[in-house]
Amino acid sequence: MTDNAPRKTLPRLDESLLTHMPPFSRLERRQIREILDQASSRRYDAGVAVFDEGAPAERFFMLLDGYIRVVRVTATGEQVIALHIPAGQLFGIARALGRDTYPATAVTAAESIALSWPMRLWDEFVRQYDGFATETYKTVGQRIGEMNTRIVEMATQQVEQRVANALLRLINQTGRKVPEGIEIDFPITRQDLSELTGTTLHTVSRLLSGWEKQGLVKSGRKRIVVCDAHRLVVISGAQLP
Amino acid sequence: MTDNAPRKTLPRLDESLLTHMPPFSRLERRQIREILDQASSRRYDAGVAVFDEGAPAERFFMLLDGYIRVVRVTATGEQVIALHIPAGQLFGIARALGRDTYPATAVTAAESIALSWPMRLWDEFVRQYDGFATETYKTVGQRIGEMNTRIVEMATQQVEQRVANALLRLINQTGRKVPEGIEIDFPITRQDLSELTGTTLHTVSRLLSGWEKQGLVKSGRKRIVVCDAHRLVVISGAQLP
DNA sequence: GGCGGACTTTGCGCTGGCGCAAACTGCCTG
DNA sequence: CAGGCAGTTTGCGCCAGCGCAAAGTCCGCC
Repeated sequence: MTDNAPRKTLPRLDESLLTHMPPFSRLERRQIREILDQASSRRYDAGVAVFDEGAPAERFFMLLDGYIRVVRVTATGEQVIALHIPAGQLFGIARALGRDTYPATAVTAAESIALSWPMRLWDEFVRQYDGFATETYKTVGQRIGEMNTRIVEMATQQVEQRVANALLRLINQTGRKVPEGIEIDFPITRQDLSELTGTTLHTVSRLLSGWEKQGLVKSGRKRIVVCDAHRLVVISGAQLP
Repeated sequence: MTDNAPRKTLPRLDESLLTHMPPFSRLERRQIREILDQASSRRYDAGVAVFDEGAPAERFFMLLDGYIRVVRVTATGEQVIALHIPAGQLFGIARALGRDTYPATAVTAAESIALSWPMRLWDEFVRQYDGFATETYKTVGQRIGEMNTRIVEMATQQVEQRVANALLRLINQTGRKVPEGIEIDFPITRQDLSELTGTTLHTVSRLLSGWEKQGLVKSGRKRIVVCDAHRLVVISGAQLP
């Protein structure tokens, strides 16, 4: 395990990085070594674009640490956040969707580290590595499900319910236990939440203030802790059986 | 080419049915024959469910004729139309998304004919038939793109713009030239349009009435003709370069 | 330590579009 | 051809949530 092979960007990557990531979990150590040897690793500051909507999809990525926000920008310049990606998932996998440009912009929501490979290796990975394709399409399926849910929510729910749902989804996917409750694990502003729910930062601010008075959440600058998820579920309008 | 093999449902299917459908277009006649021999063919009346959300995904389908509406139902019973599928596309391809249940309900928007295969053949098709996987994922990619656009629209646009966009999308995908303009090729009610755009049938009705007075559209019972797509584009808020 | 910018809060007035209700119209069925 | 139903139109009143505005708060940087 000594580091005698020169690496472009970082010391030789350790196999354990990938062994527990679903797309690679069924592979042998030797295969993971091959995969890592072809990867580039890079650190990104919070709030920078990893790639831009419409750009040629030259690489695909695996997020090792941090969070990615997938963003689309409208013709009039407004932003909409399509979804958040937690560590351990592939992203920028345009090829899996039969595209050769990225369909949206990927921005880091917090400081992040990602591996990437040239897109030409995609077909090879799919062919050679057992379970890679299957797991990838599971990810795609989940994201489709999530987008679908967003559409249904936007079409049928009130703003208050949508914001509650967005918070619940965030703590489910990216929540971290803290003494007061569950905290969203990356910096998130009122503006961000409004872009997730299709409303304005003013309305989000009012809702959060209200909930804070009732002890449902605690929030500070770029920081939100959900204290009483159960009551939030009630607000979100989920049906109880 | 004589019909001497007994078929369960219909006379022996002709190869020409599939030769021009993208997922199969790169295949040899012999392969298409194999595929057809494993298919069941069935006709559906308008408005019936081909499969239901959450049901085990036992078969996948190719729509030969007609239109499919992909629908989700909320806990409170409201319907939301996720997208429309025109003839020539695969649907019910849960397996391509790593799922074993259907993620939404498929309802025929008009009288339709579809082939179907047991889902266990999916992996075989992907493995054996060149281009099948690629074309399938292109379809998935397109649908993701469409859903994404819907989310962005719902988040940023006014009802009037959303309805205009929905109409434009419909005539693009499923439009048919008629003397007065372009008609949506299947029966569609105000209610349907409202479920597509996340509003109420009342509002849709008012908008269509208004547009009809201005000569933008002509509409009757379950029938909509767009006469002046260009002005509709302006209403939809698309940016002109 | 103080300045500036980023983020947040709050008030106020207005309006788009929803809810409700009632009437109308064309199509299908018996 | 007479209902009756499914789909559509239209009017009216109301309110959730947006736009605008202004002030307050926190953080990082010089």
